[in-house]
Amino acid sequence: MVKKTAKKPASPKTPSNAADAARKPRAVVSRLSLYLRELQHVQRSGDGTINSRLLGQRLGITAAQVRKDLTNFGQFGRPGVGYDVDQLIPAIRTILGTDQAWSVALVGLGNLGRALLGYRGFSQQGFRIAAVFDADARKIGSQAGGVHVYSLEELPEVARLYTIRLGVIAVPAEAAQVVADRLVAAGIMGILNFAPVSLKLPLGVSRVGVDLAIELEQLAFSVLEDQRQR
Amino acid sequence: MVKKTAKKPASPKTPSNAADAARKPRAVVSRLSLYLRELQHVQRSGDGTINSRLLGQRLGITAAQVRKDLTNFGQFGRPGVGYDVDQLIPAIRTILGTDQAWSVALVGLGNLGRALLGYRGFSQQGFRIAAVFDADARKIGSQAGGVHVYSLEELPEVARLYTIRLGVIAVPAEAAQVVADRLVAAGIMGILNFAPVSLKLPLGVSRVGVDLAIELEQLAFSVLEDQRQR
DNA sequence: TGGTGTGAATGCCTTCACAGCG
DNA sequence: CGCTGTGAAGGCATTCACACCA
Repeated sequence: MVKKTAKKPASPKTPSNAADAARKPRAVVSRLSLYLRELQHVQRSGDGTINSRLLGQRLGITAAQVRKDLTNFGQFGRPGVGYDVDQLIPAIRTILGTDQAWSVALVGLGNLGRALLGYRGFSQQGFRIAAVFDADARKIGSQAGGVHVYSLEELPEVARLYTIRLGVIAVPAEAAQVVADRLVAAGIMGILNFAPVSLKLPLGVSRVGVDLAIELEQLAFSVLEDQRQR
Repeated sequence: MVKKTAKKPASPKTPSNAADAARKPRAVVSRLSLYLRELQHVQRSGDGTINSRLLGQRLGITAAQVRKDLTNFGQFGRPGVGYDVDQLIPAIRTILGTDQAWSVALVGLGNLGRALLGYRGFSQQGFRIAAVFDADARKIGSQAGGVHVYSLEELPEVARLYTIRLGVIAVPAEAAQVVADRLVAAGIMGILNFAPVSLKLPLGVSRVGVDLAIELEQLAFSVLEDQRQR
């Protein structure tokens, strides 16, 4: 299987911390998620095998890119054939960490919060919203989408109870930083933030931000750029 | 103001189409949106001026990066002082194209669609959801969030009526490609897609995709990577 | 023949470092 | 003196091209 052993280029520049054997570029990992999604579609359509050219084509990515990305994590393909779909899917899930189930805390039961709560895609990828938190006393104690709604006071306790490691912030901008601080205090390891603010978080807590207005801005810019070009 | 005139490096590599004077790297533009958002916060907090170090710090970006990004589009700063907030904000809006108002068509009035419809951030940044479309006959003809709900049949007509250039897809995965095709047929120039599929679009139509499950996957990966590291 | 894995080359983005200006 | 604007250097990421394998 042509497994190369250690590379030791005696590099004059790389400091090469003893422990960083596995850190991988951001861009690669985000494409991994795309591959996974597309492979699941391929699987549903019944094909057992796919090659890098086809997979890339479906995503607007070059074949070489697909292969490079995958070989970052191992050898998954068979020369002359391609990649076995049923085998590559779990491999990517393992890399991403979604082979295990993740319990998630959702904070904010407004329009967006409810939408997220009802979103099927989460459970399909191994995420379970284990608890909802809201500041509104009228909502606390009720059920929403089969999940109990708690007061923020109860966060530390509930987080421990369900081994919650991820938090989703779907509250107004003004409240987002306070909520983030409480999530961190409750031991959460990563935050998905939908509020249009840049959170200040301590080292060791991961973040992903989604700003819906920004996505539209980017789209508007692309449209204009596209028009200029022709 | 040290305005350099034309650069003509007689570059041996760059083909340099006569018309591409203004194409800018993706990464830069997406940071521009972040700057804009942050500047609006600064403005609200009353400061009239900010420098690259501070602005970057709030976003986890280096000062040099901030300056380089901005000088891509002009000279906005004053040496020894910084950037004038009230002046930089409209400048960035002009670059992004959000100095003009954009009419948007929202397709899909499920949980997510309703959340988007009620989202204040859109109008604050110059986007107006002018019409909603859904396949469900019971919803058609009603109002939602002050906006009329149309059948998809009416898309071409309504799009023309309101000069709609952008479309937002918030329908189930199975329906997304069909909806995209209809949006394109109706003359839409850009699509913001929330369905977990990779759309096939003709050249000249811009796209931005947001997959909520993928965002969580990325977060999960970061958390694991972070744990490995220590 | 068809397709992977992979060094090497290329191109893009980020960081450095500093001249110059207010 | 503080901070911008900017060439130059450095570091990543993507693409090329081809050896090798089924």
